[in-house]
Amino acid sequence: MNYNQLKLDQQLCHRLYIASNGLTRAYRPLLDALNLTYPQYVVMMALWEEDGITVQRLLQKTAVNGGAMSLILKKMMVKKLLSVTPSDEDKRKKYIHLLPTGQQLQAKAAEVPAKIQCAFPNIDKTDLHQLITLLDKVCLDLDTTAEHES
Amino acid sequence: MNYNQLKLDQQLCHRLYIASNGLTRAYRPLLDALNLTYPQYVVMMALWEEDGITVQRLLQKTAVNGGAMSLILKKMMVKKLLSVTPSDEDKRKKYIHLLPTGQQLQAKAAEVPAKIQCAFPNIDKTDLHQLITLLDKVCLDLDTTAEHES
DNA sequence: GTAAACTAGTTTGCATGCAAAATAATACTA
DNA sequence: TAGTATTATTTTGCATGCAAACTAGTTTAC
Repeated sequence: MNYNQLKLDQQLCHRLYIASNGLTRAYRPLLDALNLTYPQYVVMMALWEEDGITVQRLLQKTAVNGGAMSLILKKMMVKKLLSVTPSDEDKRKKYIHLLPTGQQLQAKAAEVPAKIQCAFPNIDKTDLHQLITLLDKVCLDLDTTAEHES
Repeated sequence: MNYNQLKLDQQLCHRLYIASNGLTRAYRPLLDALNLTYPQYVVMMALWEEDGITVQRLLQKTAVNGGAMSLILKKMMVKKLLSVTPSDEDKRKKYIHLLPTGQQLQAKAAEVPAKIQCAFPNIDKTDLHQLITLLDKVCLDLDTTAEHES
């Protein structure tokens, strides 16, 4: 048997694995300068876009794992980037608010996207657009599959 | 300031993050049946393709982290999937060989790719091909950048 | 020929990703 | 309204990903 379907270089998942890990690794030196890890950076982007949201909404926007998010928020609270406040109407809910330190960080972070692009001279705007469109298709199927299971 | 470049839905990295994590998650139920984790599955694919290789070659092929690989190989040895043998000529090197259990697992694993494809009805062959081509471009730039740093 | 430089792998410590169980609070239902 | 199902978030335990330090063995250069 040849089992060609098991060849590594034919696996989309492996390409995604390599590209995703690699890209996150490429962010590291830039994010170190902001004293943020990659998931923390994602949380900040979500909050700069929409402040004062619940943990649940933050999970939706970032797609960060719920279990991991608890720890991440604690660490970000320690850094005075944000505050976590239980809701009055529904005590299960907690609202996340940016603190001044977190708001001010946005100006520094604004330089990150351009710096990252420099590391990818082979990827032009067309490629980028195509990639995002195709990845959205993958995500769409992932959501659909996940729905069936619940 | 609007900081449009910081919007989450414009970040390639975030799409990759979501797609990669999601796809790995989609593999989980299938790999559970083989008693493999995702990186372990990647190691097996590499060995089914090329048996008796060194740890270094395995790291190249799989792009699994070196530190993680040590633990992964230990666990796979316990499962009798493979053996790790120090080289005679160069005692630093170690060769990885499939054991019968590991070889036999290939037949079961052969069904995985088709099952995964079923979970992605929106992704046709053209999409898949384009995605892989584009992701290879990303990986190429990642390698180039990494070289500069070393 | 030996010290310095390099190579192959492992260990360490920290930060997630993940599923499942646990908490706590709210909504629904008979 | 007691009892149950549901929702929001946290905790737990395991498996990486990662950089950096470390170990052991090999190669270079002087």
